[in-house]
Amino acid sequence: MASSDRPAKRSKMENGGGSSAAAPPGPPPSKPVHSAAKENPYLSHLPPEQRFTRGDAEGSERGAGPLANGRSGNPLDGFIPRQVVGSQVRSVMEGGINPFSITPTPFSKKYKDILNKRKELPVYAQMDEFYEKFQESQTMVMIGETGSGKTTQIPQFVAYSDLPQTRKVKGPDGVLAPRMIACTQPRRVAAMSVAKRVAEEMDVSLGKEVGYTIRFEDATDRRTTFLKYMTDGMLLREAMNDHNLERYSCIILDEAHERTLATDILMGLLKEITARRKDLKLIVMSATLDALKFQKYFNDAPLLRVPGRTFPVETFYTQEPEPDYLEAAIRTVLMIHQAEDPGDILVFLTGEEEIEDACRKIKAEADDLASKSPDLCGPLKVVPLYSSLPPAQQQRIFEPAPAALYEGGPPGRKVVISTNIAETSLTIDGIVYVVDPGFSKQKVYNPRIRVESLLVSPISKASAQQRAGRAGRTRPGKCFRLYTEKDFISELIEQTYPEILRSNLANTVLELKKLGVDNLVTFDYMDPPAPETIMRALELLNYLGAFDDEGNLTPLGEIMAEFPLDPQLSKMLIVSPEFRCSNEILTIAAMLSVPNVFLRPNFAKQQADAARAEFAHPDGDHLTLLNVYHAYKTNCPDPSTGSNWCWQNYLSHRSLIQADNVRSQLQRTMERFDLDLVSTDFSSKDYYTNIQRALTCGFFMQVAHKEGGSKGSYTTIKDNQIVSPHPSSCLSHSPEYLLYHEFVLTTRNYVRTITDVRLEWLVEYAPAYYNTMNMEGEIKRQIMALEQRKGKKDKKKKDTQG
DNA sequence: GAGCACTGC
Repeated sequence: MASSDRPAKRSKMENGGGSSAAAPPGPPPSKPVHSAAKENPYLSHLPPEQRFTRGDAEGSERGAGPLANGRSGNPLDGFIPRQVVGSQVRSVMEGGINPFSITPTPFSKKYKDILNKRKELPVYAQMDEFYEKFQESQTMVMIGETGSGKTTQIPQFVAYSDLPQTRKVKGPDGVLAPRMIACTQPRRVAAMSVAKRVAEEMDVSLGKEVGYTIRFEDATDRRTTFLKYMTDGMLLREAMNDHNLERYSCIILDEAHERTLATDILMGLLKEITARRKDLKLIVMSATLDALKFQKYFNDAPLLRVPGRTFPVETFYTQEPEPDYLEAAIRTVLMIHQAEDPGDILVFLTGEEEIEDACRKIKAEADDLASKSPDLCGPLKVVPLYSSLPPAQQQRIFEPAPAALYEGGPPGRKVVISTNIAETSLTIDGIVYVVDPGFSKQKVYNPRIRVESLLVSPISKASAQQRAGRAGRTRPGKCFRLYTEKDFISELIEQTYPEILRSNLANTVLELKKLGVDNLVTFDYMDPPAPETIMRALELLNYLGAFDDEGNLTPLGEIMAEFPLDPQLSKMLIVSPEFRCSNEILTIAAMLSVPNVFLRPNFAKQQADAARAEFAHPDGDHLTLLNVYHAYKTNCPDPSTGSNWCWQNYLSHRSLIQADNVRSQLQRTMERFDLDLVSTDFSSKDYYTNIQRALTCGFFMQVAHKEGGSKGSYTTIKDNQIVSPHPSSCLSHSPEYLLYHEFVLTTRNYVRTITDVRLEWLVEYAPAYYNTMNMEGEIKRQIMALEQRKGKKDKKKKDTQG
């Protein structure tokens, strides 16, 4: 839509997360700082033997369970579809002995109580229908609306049909282990919490029979886990080293309608794998009506539709388009507060700044109303919600609405002003009114200038419906859309474009190759990305040396794919031992992978800037990040007590803990490939330049050249975009060439997180890119001059030697 | 002289 009669909001564009800058409080310790985070904090609740998958132990074969009729010694026998019917399963569920526990155990009282609740779920009523479709075909599609119970129940239904824990098979690694059922989730918290719930429902222990795997945490047991919840990205990682996903007998892709990059790749991949492996079952679960598209994609797989369990939501539209959605949203909240029955309000806005602004305005207006007419208007509690908010403040959304100001007075009300985070990731009970202006920030990728940015855009119909549904979780609700019904019908697109169409695919293309996909263009994508996007990715990967000229993965590319990083970062990390700075590059890569570590609260901008200046390195922001990390490790040896120091230095403790975690993970990957962890002596004049050289090896395509005339103006190499160094940068001078980590489109074109580099390095480490054939203008002349000088020097050297 | 929508490895 965006056209004529939609409110035109100034386009705000912003690049993906990143960091910016700040003078070292003394030099960093010359001894490399290794990660102190030996203990994973996520795992502290589990005994040590449960924290990681065991790889070597021998399991014991157990007797067949009640449904495993006539299984023989043939390992494949267990995977031939058996005719399990609901009545059989229900009788086992109701029985006395838990067929899933490692040692036969009677069901607990709690199990029976939970079972009675499970029977009320809509999906339970369709168990027979599920088995019918599940058994008739290798792949099936399911639509389960909110509250249907699909995420918790379907994997259990599958478990009953196979009782795979009774059927241990020797894997490729020689370990006797059950074939697993995997259920993927787009988000970590979901994978974790659903696994916990399902372990309770099945009356087994979390991390034993039922587990979960997410980044930084594997709560599964190689010998006993048969049902595993995991993030979609994690399954994709596993597929990189096991192209057939041999450890699994059934894979359930949940929340497929969200169309995350990982889900999309998995769908294409699983379509291929199921064709090769007839014993692998696939269930694709979606919450929307878009299921027909899924069904068609999976060769007309049978479809099961399960209703949700929510309350009706009445929708209202505006008569005329709203010229200013922010103002309209504020007005609507105040109107609801004055005229509607008690019940909390949820408002969707696009970003932090807008939300804080709206909170202030609503608070002021509501306080005014309550003081002027205390008989009509109760107190209003306004709560902001967005992801960068500290967790303690995020918790405020669960606080109850305020009480009436006096006994018998009008009741109080809570209003949550949120980003899209409340659309999928967080559910707030008790919301009765939703205010939907119809916008969100969305990622867009422009392959022409190779820039990903965030743009305020109209949402889709599916998204609008999801938002409305947030009003009907506990009782009937109302949704106020701040656009006309006509616009809803004719201007909003049906579904948000899947992520694969809106992203830079450099990483994805590398992953696909590693996954064994030969032809990236003919791969069966549900929605094929623009060929130009793939070409851009191939070009980058070829220049980085990950792909050869035939488009095949090189040995370097193989290793690059193993790092959970963008290819530029993994490249610089892999070459860093050659420059004797891998300890430092590890730190920089980790710091670049987490949200900005520098805090700059509105009430203390100057103090924050002064604090950052204490860490600043004159040659650039990458080195500044290194200083910050070293200072953090020196001053906060124990992460649990570091928050005070961080706060005093205007640093985000959360980001630093995260960086430390990422650093350890990257270090483990380095060690796995025998990449040396080394540092140049800090007193050496090469200490910093070695780091800059390694940076150059990864980021030579992200370099800007100083414009001849105006001071502080740069042009990007190749794309000739005019850019300015981001004001947050601590680079103290204007070098001829600067390397940037990200290109940010906001009020102007900015390059953020920048470092001084020399043309000699660019030419030396990226000769295929920086040569006179490939470049033009000023840069070409400079390269020629450089080569001439070098030629002369070499000749002189030769002459003196000769 | 500015601003992290949201996930994931």
